[in-house]
Amino acid sequence: MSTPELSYGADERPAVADAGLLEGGIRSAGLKVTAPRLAVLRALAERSHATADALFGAVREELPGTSLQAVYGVLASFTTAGIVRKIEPAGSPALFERRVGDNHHHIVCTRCGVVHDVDCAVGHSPCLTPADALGFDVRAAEVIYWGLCAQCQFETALP
Amino acid sequence: MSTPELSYGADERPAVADAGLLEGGIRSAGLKVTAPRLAVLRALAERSHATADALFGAVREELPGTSLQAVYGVLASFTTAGIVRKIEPAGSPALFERRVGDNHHHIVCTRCGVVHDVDCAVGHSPCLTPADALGFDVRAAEVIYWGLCAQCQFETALP
DNA sequence: CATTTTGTTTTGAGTAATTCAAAACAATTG
DNA sequence: CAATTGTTTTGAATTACTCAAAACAAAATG
Repeated sequence: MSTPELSYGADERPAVADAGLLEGGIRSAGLKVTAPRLAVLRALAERSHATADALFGAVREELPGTSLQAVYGVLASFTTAGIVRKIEPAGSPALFERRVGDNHHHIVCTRCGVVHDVDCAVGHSPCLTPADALGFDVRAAEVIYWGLCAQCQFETALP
Repeated sequence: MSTPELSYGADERPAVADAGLLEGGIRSAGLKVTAPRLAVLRALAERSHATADALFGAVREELPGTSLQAVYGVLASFTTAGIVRKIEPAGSPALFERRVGDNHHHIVCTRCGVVHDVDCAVGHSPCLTPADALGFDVRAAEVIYWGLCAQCQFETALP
């Protein structure tokens, strides 16, 4: 294995997400730019909410030698660095998303598990201040709406 | 309440939570009254938020033969029957609580993990309607506040 | 009160998602 | 380009939980 350039190769730059942008994002988060990191970020660019396992599946198509643990490691570093957000809805493996820094929430279908982003309800910071914070220094409020997506409403209404 | 005694024995009635009340709660949920169920409910009466494992620890002091799987089974039946609520904060095993039916929320310390109940902000049903439900039939909204509890604020402020 | 039915618990095994640790390796720094 | 620092691979372990069959107990029934 003698690849002088970054192992993804300068000439196999993806059409989808620009390598330079991805690279810049990683670098400016203070992280080293590596092939697995680029591959994970690229896979994440194509999915709004993905599990580590789904990303692993996508990544190994592009970079076959990548291990699942590497994907976990990449996601942990991205999450810590703040360029990826991790959500953990009850009953689901963790999901990762690129949309960060805007305090948005999620709506999850209890039947099929599909997840969508929802903006903060009622104008500004709804529920962001609990009735009584009990002395806590509150840093974040996480809201998950649970319900049936349109498709599942339709399917469960069938004879 | 002169209950005919059950397998736990009339003379080992707990001082803490009245056996008759616990029994009535289980029975009126449409479930059979068994010693493991009483023990779990009693353990839960003494803890506002407990993991299955913590309950198992408490239960086996009172009823040593009880298996962990039984505790999971009991909790699943209670949760389904609606007499216990299950919450699953990110990074923690599931927690169970007796307070049900009032749509309250939780505040969790990111440092020590302590959990407290918080009432619904802004009157009733706050945040229960997302900005855009995206066609979902929303059934529940779950809010978790994350922050540092008073004790952890104090401890992290030390030299 | 004995019996049957139904539901629960035990026992034992299995799984999914994630984490840990050491060695090999690759990206950036000097 | 060598040194340093950080990342990934490899392999194993762990946590929290679920599944299934057999044994058992509570409630319903005669």
